[in-house]
Amino acid sequence: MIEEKFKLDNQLCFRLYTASRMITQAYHPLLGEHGLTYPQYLVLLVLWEKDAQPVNDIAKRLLLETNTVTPLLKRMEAEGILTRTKGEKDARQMIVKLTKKGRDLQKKLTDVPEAVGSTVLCESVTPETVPGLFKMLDDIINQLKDNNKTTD
Amino acid sequence: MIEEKFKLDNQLCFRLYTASRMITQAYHPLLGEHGLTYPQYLVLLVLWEKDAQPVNDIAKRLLLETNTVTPLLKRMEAEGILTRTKGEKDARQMIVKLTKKGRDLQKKLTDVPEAVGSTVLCESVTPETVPGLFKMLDDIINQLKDNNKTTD
DNA sequence: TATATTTATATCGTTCACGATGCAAATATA
DNA sequence: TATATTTGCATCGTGAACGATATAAATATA
Repeated sequence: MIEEKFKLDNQLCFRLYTASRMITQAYHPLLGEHGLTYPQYLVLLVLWEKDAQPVNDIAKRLLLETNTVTPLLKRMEAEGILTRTKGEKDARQMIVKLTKKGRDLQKKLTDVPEAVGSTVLCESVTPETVPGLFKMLDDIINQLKDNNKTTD
Repeated sequence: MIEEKFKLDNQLCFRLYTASRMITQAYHPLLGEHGLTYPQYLVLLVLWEKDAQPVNDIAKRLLLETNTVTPLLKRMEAEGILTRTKGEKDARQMIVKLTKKGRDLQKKLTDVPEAVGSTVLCESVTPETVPGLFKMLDDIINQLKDNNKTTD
């Protein structure tokens, strides 16, 4: 007899992992139309909020490592979405700036948040319950963010 | 001025994506000790529940495609955790069976669910609130599972 | 029964994630 | 100021994810 703790249906992580993949898949056709992947879209969200950031700031904002972000940015640079230029004050930094194409993508993607948002709404996930869900996910993220650093 | 809908802090998907990655990272040192990755651990959970399943059943259970699962299973086969043998009734199927090593891993990993579970518990995520979180994630998954099929 | 379709799995190419490592610029310390 | 340390970024290798495509076996249809 399988123990309760090993049952797939009792795993929080499997649910998060699956839900994350499913929403990313929901973004896929909408972003793919404009030659973007979901992680690239996240980079755009960061740069639309604040343009001209060093790689490290972008990575920190997305809670990713630079070894994930650097190749991502290079691909986006190759697509003409952004530029990467050596920092003037600090020559180690690479400052990432949106091109006109990168800025213009915001208008083109204006319907995306709504479209994905509407597919997620259901019985238990409503404008009333989403803040509670956000709180739980934020708490998990903050808890583990610190924990993974100290125990690895 | 950036619109609310494009703010990173308003994105459900980014939270799910990050929370998923963070929990996977929490599993990493515990599983790595036994030469396992998190997706491989998921395969073990499936096979511990029911051994000797065709590739397709495992993939369906994990909501993954066979082109993700096949290489994963091959790596696990190379590690001696499981065997893959042609089905007798249906020669198209590959039946996946645990080896003794694969079965024995359950005892070795006995403390893992507890260890990870305890790192996740926090103010808003408690034994009382987890069922509600499960319900929301399950609803999102089910909603998108169907939606991604019909609209892609 | 011959042919078409479906099903189960595998192969290939691209893009993440991420640990490990390397390197040059900046900063701290001797 | 010379040396050590830290910081910012990049490179490399491995293992997922996943779209597209291929192939063989099973099933349905003509």
